[in-house]
Formats: sequence, C-alpha cells, structure tokens
Amino acid sequence: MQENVVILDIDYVTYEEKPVIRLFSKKGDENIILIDDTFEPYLYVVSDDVEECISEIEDNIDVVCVEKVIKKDFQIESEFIKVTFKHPQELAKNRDALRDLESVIQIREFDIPFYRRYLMDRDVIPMTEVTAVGEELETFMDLDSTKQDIKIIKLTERLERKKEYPQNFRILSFDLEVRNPHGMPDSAEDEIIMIGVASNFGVNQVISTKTNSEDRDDFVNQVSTEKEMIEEFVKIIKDNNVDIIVGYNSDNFDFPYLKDRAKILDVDLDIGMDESDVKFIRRGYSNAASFKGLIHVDLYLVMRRYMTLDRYTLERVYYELFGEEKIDVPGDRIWEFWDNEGEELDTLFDYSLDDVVSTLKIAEQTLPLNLELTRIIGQPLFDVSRMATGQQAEWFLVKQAYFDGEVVPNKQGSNFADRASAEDNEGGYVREPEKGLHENLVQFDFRSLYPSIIISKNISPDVMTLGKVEDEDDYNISPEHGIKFKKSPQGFIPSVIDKILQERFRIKRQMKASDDPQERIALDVQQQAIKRLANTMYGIYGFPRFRWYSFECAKAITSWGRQYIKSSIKKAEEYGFYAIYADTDGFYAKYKKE
DNA sequence: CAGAAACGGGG
DNA sequence: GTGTACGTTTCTG
Repeated sequence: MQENVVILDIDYVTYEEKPVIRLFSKKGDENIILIDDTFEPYLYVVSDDVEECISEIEDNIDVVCVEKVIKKDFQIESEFIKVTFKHPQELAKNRDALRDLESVIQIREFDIPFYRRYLMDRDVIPMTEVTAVGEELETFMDLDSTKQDIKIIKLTERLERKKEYPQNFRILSFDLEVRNPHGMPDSAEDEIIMIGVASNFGVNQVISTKTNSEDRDDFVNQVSTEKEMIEEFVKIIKDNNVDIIVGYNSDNFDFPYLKDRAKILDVDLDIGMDESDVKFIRRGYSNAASFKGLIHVDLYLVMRRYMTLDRYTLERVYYELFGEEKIDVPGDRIWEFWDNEGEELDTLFDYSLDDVVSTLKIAEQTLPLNLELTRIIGQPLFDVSRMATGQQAEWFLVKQAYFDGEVVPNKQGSNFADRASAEDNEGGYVREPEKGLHENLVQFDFRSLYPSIIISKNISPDVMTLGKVEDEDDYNISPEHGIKFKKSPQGFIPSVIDKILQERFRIKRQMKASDDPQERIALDVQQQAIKRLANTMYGIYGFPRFRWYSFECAKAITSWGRQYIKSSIKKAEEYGFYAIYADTDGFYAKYKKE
C-alpha cells in the first residue's frame, strides 16, 4: 500500500533483539506509524593495518559486519573500517573494548544516537511530507490498530520526500493554575485548580471545578472534581488530534506537576499517539517532557534563544513581542484569589485564559522559524526546539558531512581539565561610546561579517596550516597570529556556509518574484532560519565541546574581523567622519563639519 | 578573592 | 538512550 504522510517524530524499539525504527506520522486526522527494521547501527575504526585490524575485531568482538570502506577525513580519502552491530546497545557496550584493541588507533562516529543516524542516512526529514510504501500490519509489539486509533505500515521501500512543506499543524497551548497556600506548590498536597487551553482550531477554555460570574464571557468548562479536570484535558487533546502541544516552562513545571497529580488521582495521562504516557527524558540537570507522536515544545527554552533579554518570564517575553501588558496576578496570592471567589476569582479565570492565549500567540510567532530550522537541520522538532544554537549548527554539519562522504571529527574530552585549559579568544573590536546625545549620525555595518570572513579566507581546520609553507601566496594568512589557510580546495565549513548562503539568496529571489503573500511569508521565514544558522557557524570553532572546535580558526576569524572594522573606521576618517561607537561588525560616525 | 553553590522558568 | 545543559549571579570560607 502507499500513503502520503507527514513525519512528526521518531524513536526505536527492540523487537526480536533487533532495533526497529518507528516514525510517528499523520495523514490528515489519521495517525500512521511507519515501521522500519532494516537499519543497523555502525561506527568507524581507524587503523594503520586495516587487514590485521579487521581480523582482530572479528576475533574479539561480537559484530554483524566488519568491512573496509573509503571515506573522507578532513577531505583526504582514507581507508576506514566500518563496524556494524546488531543493536545500538551492543555498540555502546563494545565501544571501549574496540578502542582498546591493539591495532585500533581511533574510533569515530560512535556517539551519534541511532534515530539521528537513521534520519541522516535515509534522508528522512521531520515535519515534511513523504510517500510511504509498505504493508499494513494489524499489530506490532504494543501497537494495536484494532484497539488504538492508529494505522501501522511496515516499510518495504525508502521514503520519498514531497517538495511542498506542510504548513498547517494543529497547535494547542496549555497552562496549569495550582492552589498554593505555602508559596511554591507541592504536587503531593496542592491541587490543580485550573487547566487553561488555547488552540489554533477553535478550542479556548479554562477547565475548573469553579466557574466565573454570570455576566462574564463563558469560557470556563466547569467539571466537578480535579480528576475530571485532567480527564477533560486528556480528552481535548485526543479528540482534536493535536500535532504540537506547547507550554511555558512546561518541561519543568506543568508536565511534572500534571503527572504527579494524575498519579495521585489515578488518571491515565495517555495522550501519546499510541496512548502511551508522558516520559521525562534526562537532559543534563533537567528533564524534557516527551510523548510519542505528539510534539511537546517548551517555549521558555525557545524564547531564550529567540531574543536577548535579562529575564524570560512569560509576561516579559509577551511584552517584548507584542507590546502589550498581560493580566497580572501575583504568584503567591493565586490561592487567595481562588478562595475569595467573587471578583478575584473572575480575575484569576481571566489570568488563566490570558496566560494560555499569550502562550499560543508566542507559539504562532516563533514556531514557523523552528519548523524551518527543523527541516534544514533534519532532526526532530522536539530536539531542535531544545538545542542550543551551537548544537543546531553541529547537527546540521554532521548531516552535511554524511552527504559529502566525510567522517565527522570526534568531540574533545568534556572533563573539567579540558574545559579549564580552553583559552579565551579575544572577541570583536569595541570602541567605547562617546558620552552625550549625538545627532546626524551615519551607521555602517558589515552584512554577516563572520560568515563572510569564513568563506572569503577559507577558514576551516581541514585546510589550516600552522607551520612553514612553500609558497605563502597559496594561503590566506591571519593578521596577528599568522595562521595559514590554503586558498584551495574550499574547506568543509566554508563550503557548507557558502552553500546555505547561496540557498538563502535563491529563496530571497523566489520571494521577490512571488505575488502570493502567504508564500512570501513562508519563504521569508525560510531565509531567516538559514541566516540564523549561518551566523551561528562561527561559534562552532569557539567551544571546546563541539566536534569542529578549533581555537586557531576562532582566533583567525575575530582577528580578521577586528582588522576589517578598524580599517573601515580609518577609511571613514579619511572622508571626514569619526566613529563615536563601534562594536564587532559595525560603527556609528559623525561628520566632522556641521 | 577564588571556588562552590544556586539560579533560571513555573505557582 | 550510540549524546546528558549552561552561562551568570550569589554565597562561603
């Protein structure tokens, strides 16, 4: 059978000791789970005696396949040994043993999560539409199409991607209010008093055990118990086939709280596509709340990247985006507003709805960009929405490297000694502003200064030399430190930036040519996403825990940057201007004469 | 002053 | 889940 579906999410399960990829997808209102058991985990081994190494691996390690392959390593074609395992956990278990074998110099690409490897190798891009060809199964492990509202397709062919991107996802925002007489609420004792929901499909309400005054807008959905509140919330999500659920700090407050209360009240929080519960995924020191086939985006994390503020409260973020104040109820008095009823209770209902409507508005403002980033990076929206920009750039590069036949560099050690030894790079040139109120200023700035320098000077570790060279004319040599970059061939990272900037110009041209306003907006978001990614690439060199970390490259970029801005200021001075303030890639200047 | 611990968001 | 935050402010000795 054949179906056109939109890929939302991915995971893998173990069936008969083999890993099986599951792609959570939708076709309109229909939930479709694609199953693929044809992908196996692998890594690469570097050895100076390939034949000897292959037999040593075969003798000592339980592997599916060991083979010699030709891949590029910093653009140089090299022999690698590709070692394929039966299961990702086998790979993890044997990683150290493999590294310790005598004939093994180095192992590579051993720390790429299985589902990410699948997305890259099979060129499957989340949030795009694909044609799936396969056979329909009635059940697969705990998936049961006769009991659950799902269709299961076991893939028999590679997925084929459609050109057009789906734009209309069903988005629902939610927010809890909790009775908290002792300061911050404790889920063991303090009941949920309101669950606000807002959506782009017409459902906007506050579920509560109380209701607001009769003369007010009737947006309260009154139920009799806290348990029914949660059940009603679950029902709304299921009945409306939500694609993306958003909250504000919902990873660390709303979902953990909801889960605790649901457990106490014996309610199933089974809102996953396969009716599974919320799962908390450890992410460093905090958690991320995750569902199967229902994408949860915590906007707090998104907004911290999206704009630069000193605080990221919902109130502040909303004000910065829309210039409007939100209804304010002091957190420590919410329980009083609830207990006092009357006017204060009405205010609390308004506050609850306002919170969730604001959250939805922020989602509608920021999700299009994140959807585009998801498609460019090629990793799930759930992950991309939680990644630091440097991580986004890195995963994008990992995917590009795969297409170029490159084996990606390993990460440096992440222990304290390595971090402490990381030197501080001198940043951009700053001229402190001249005090006073200035008039008739001119402004100058470079467009994408650092990405431009990376391309024009070909700054990339694979073409870098620190030692002596035969003919200096073949190299770009950085000011201050004399770091040399071969002029050709083009380095890996410059080539990637070059490619995406050309793609950006192509989109901008297409945008200008289009007279469909909807299409123009969509294209504008695409080019913005690319611009953000290009501007992040400099950071790839500056942080020791990134795969392409190169202190020399980072130093070279900023030193050329300082040279350019200083020489521009000097040039301006020759024409009778003088700079009253400069920072990194631009300056403000006054004309000397009146 | 250096290094450790806390903090953010949420109610 | 083949990856385990993170940059800044405040506290402590």
